Amino acid sequence: MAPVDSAVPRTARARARIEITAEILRTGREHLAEEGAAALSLRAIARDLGMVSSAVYRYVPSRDALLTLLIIDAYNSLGEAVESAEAKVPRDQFSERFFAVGHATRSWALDHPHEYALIYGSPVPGYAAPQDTLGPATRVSNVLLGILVDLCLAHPRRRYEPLPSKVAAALSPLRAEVPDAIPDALLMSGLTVRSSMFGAVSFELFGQNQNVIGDNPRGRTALFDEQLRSWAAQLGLLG
Amino acid sequence: MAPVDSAVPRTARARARIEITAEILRTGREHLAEEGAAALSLRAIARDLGMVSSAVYRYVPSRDALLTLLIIDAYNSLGEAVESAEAKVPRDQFSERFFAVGHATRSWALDHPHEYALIYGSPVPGYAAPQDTLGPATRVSNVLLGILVDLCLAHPRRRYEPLPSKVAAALSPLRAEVPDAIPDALLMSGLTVRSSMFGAVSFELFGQNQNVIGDNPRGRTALFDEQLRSWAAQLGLLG
DNA sequence: TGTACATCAGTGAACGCGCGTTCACTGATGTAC
DNA sequence: TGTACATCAGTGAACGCGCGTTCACTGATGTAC
Repeated sequence: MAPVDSAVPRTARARARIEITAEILRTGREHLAEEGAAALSLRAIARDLGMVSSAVYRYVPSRDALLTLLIIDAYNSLGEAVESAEAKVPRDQFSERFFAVGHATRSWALDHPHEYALIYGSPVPGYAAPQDTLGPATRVSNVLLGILVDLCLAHPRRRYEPLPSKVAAALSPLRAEVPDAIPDALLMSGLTVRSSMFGAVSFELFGQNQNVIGDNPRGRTALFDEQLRSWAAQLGLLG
Repeated sequence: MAPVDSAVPRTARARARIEITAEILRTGREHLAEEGAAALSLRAIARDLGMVSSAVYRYVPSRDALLTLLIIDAYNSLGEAVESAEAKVPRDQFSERFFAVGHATRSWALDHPHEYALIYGSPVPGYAAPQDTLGPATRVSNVLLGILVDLCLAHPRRRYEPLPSKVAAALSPLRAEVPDAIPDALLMSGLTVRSSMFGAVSFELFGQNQNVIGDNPRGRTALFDEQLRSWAAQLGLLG
């Protein structure tokens, strides 16, 4: 029996298939970056690749399927950026790890505004995200949770106020996925900080800060840093 | 000279013009509510009103112009909801005024998800918001600022940390619009709370809380309440 | 009050556009004997 | 190694859709004398 490596196909056809699928995705990403999700069209991608529009259907079953692939792609791209930035910080520097997450998130968003809008903006009309997107979507949250877990392990005697029971009940789906080490109140703070951080990035990206905050990129970064500090304090990462 | 009231036109034509323009807007709002901004089309509106598509152009110069009207409309609808809710609370109950703003914002968003997405979601591709939208867009912010101003007048001796100079500089456009009574640090907190609140509403509305927070509406409201409390504390409204 | 003219709402046809998707086909690549 | 058949990538035409916008037109409404 010859050694078979199914990940490295040897026929020309199979190799071409992988390459062309990748090119379709790459071109889709480019169109997304330049025009946004609404303008994404299989015909335009085919044109760019010098194919006839129907040929794309050999690789991608429909426009919606392509959109799903690009959404997963975007979540993974952001997730990777955040994970690798956070991994560079020594494990015991909790606030620095959190800042790394914040900076990586914001930088990625500024670099990929349409991809950011695709995953954190208004849902695409008529499009229902399938299960496949759920995993990649949680990568950033998982990194944040990791910091909170390590915080709890490092400070096992910290006291947290209990949450009102209705609130604790509302948290149950998350609770089921998360180590018991994290108390409800900290989980709650983490959720708030998460949506606050993405809210700040969305406001900056979607133009809600016009006439409010100056255009100077350094100033904007400084302002976001200030917000990160207040969230780090809220999470108890600074002491 | 007969008394002339330009707001109440007397010719049948002028009256019809106002009514039909209103009907076009109303139908546009309905389509927005049902299908979202991307699906908004002048032809569909004309169909709904039993007109021929070209007739709409007697009332609205283009699709983009209609979109602008609807955006202004949405900002005003939210602004009105928030203003009237906040106005019902006694002036000296700062935290209650803030809670009223939060609840009104969230309720309006849940009741008008597509209109919310139109103004706080991803920018509509190829559409540049004209100046006309800027005024209505600030109504919620102005209510929040009003609370902060009253807070400062009520507690003139509270001390706030000065902000790093870069951050203070980034705030200058807002600073120019706002009473000197509000210190930079409080302005900064207000900004953070504003984007945090909209971030939380967007996350809820855009599905980022799937598998994180339960579906029970009461639970979700309780959780948002909890967040409002933490923001009120952050603004110093509770003491 | 009556007439002549100007204004303007609404019609219907048309232009030109791009889209997603299907289908019968060709020719090249891969596989089994 | 060579042949016969199966697989599959890519073609080109077509279907059917909806859109924004323009334009010459008609007939009703409004206005000035």
